[in-house]
Amino acid sequence: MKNNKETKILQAAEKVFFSKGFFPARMEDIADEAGVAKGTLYLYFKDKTSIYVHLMSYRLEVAVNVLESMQHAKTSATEKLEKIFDGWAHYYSQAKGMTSFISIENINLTTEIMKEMENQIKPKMFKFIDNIARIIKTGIVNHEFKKVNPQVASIFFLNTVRVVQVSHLYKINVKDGQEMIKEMFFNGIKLNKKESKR
Amino acid sequence: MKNNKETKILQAAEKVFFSKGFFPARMEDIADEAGVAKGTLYLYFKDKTSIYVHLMSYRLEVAVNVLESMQHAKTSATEKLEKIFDGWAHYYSQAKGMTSFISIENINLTTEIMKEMENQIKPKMFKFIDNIARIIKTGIVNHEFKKVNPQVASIFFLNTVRVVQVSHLYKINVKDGQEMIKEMFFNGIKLNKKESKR
Amino acid sequence: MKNNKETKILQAAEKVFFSKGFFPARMEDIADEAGVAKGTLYLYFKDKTSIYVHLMSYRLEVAVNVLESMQHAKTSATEKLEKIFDGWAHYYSQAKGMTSFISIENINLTTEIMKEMENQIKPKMFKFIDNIARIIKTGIVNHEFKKVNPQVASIFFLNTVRVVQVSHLYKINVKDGQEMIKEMFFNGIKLNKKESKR
Amino acid sequence: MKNNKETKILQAAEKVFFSKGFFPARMEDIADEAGVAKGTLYLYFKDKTSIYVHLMSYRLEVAVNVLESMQHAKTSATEKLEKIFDGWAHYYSQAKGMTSFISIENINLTTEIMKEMENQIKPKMFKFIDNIARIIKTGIVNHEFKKVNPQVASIFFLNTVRVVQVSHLYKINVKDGQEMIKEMFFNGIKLNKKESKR
DNA sequence: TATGAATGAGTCTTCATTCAT
DNA sequence: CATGAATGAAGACTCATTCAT
Repeated sequence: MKNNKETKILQAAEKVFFSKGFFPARMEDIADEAGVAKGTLYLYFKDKTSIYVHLMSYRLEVAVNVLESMQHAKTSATEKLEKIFDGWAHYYSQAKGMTSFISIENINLTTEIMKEMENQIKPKMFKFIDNIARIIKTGIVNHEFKKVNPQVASIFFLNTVRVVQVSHLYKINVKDGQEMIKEMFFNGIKLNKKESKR
Repeated sequence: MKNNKETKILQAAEKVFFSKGFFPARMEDIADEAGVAKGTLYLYFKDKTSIYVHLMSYRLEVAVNVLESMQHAKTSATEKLEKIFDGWAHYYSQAKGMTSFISIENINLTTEIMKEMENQIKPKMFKFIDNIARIIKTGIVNHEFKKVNPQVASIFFLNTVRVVQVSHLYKINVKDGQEMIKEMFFNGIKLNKKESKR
Repeated sequence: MKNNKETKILQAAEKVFFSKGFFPARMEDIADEAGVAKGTLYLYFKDKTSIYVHLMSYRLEVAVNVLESMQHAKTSATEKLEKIFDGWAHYYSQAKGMTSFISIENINLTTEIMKEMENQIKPKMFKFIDNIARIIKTGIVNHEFKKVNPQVASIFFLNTVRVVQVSHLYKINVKDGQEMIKEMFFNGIKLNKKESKR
Repeated sequence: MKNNKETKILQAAEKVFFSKGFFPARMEDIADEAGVAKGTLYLYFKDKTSIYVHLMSYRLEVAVNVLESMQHAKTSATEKLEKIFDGWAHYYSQAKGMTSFISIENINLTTEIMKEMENQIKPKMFKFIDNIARIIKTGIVNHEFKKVNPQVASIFFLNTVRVVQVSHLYKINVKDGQEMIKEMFFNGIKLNKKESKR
């Protein structure tokens, strides 16, 4: 994000898209939030969709960067995933209005306007997923994880983060809930015969 | 669904909402799909939101009915969840356009228009989740499952179903993917020390 | 009004047009009020405008009949006008919603739809006014009234009736108000020099 | 009327509402007449009703201002009322399409949409009527007028202005008609016994 | 005749986008 | 670069009218 105003707009857009969702969000809302005029938005972005796409891109890039910087850490795969999990859960927790802003299913929007988005976002989403998958793969190699399909497990992992947020709606204690959910992700819900004898 | 035309409209709406999502879906699209005039929609439903709400309600009711009819089956909790999982995964697989039509996060839409929806859908969603939770509770009692929070596990379970759909986008072999995902749900991804020696 | 159902519809229409006015009144309102189906209205009247026109016509005819039957009464012109005044004031008093249903200015509606109405109603309105004018003329001949233009005085008279209704809005005591207004009509508001010495 | 475009819109609206009436007037008509795009109307006014209300308000305010500026003139009450009468009769004469745009009975519209209007317009209407009533009161004090109820007389006066307009429909010579009508208002139509001996 | 479900033309209103300043 | 007034395409919704039963 070279430009300062561009950043301001993206931040405003993030806030607005978070609280209203893509369609109900109006360009004027974003402009107001950014403290610029409506017309200014069009100096930095082609259209509404473009803002959304750039925002997604930016967030995914940041996420990918974080993931890549973690790859070489000496922590275990489990620890890495836990750290990612906590970070994302925190990020999601701000998104009161719209669950899963950068969420996997947005990838699938097929509206006329959205099609172009797909081309921009999908590849980054895949890259993002692949980065998680790489950690999982390492975990498998290191005998931390079972021999699961890393990509499927990656998607599974990302979806799990969303459970935290949805759980909020149930007024489940956040900290506890989050730990429970992580636990379920790593260990499943099935009672291991051996465990049962503990 | 007493009325035949009402059914036709709801089916058309389901198709349209599935493929476009709520906002981009136009009343005319639904009318065309249903083979009726625009005005006819308003003979059966108050407005666009109402169609959506009724559709959600209907699907949730069906789902809850299915769940309730399963409660007394003699199958294990695991078998029950697997069956539900497969059923839902199949249903979702039709929803090419919009992931998670009846999905937990829709609960959280806060648009002006959506507020009334919340009152209609949220309770049914909760009922739905509670039905899953009851199965999980049985599973805990029967020593099939760990002592997890049944509601959190229920939400976790429902989210897992969505993973199947998202995986499609990765062109992952459906049957395989689905089984993998179920396996992950029940057993987690963590390698059990004892297992590792198998 | 030959037909019984036609009468029922016209009565219903009168009530509805009275309370809502022409444009906001819906055909369904009239049908409901008449206790018939919407389609039935079209068996008796060409369209909404037609109902209105027939209603106006009917009321004007009744009014003209009343006036004509009064022409030969031996009462003074003043007494006649007073009687008419009271009768109309009473009729108007029912029209809470729409002032002056059969009112002189409706004659002037120029909406596309209304044009045909003009041809039907205007002549009757004129006939109605002429009947009042004739009474006034008699009054002039009998030295009850000044040598005013009878038609202008007729219109003036009709408008005066409306003052009663408008006065209601001022919470002016109806009986008193009505008498005051009549008094003003007949005697004006100017203090006669001779009178002042009484 | 600060804004220039707002003025243009109100003027256009006045013309359109005059010629068509409130309901048949389309927003597009007003936009076309004002030489702006439909959307522009909504930059200055909330909705169609709002335009109408503002227009009424504006006209009533102008009228009240005129009346208030006249209060302290040294002319007699009769002269004042005549001047007002002539002014209004002139204004009305432009309103070919809709009689009595700012007319007392509009006060009574009860349509759903109109309710808010009532709150805005009614008080101003009352103020307007009270201003006329004040002149009449002065006339009574000065022994120009009889001891009539000033408010009733005020309403009576305003309605009288409308008679001029309606008389046009009778192709009555305007100037003459107007004088006749004023004469009738001030002196009534009843022949004074003393007068009769003239 | 009577019905009322169905139609679709007609309107208001919103909002992304443009462009003169 | 920035503005925000202006635009007009698009879409939800209403309701007079029709017509199969």
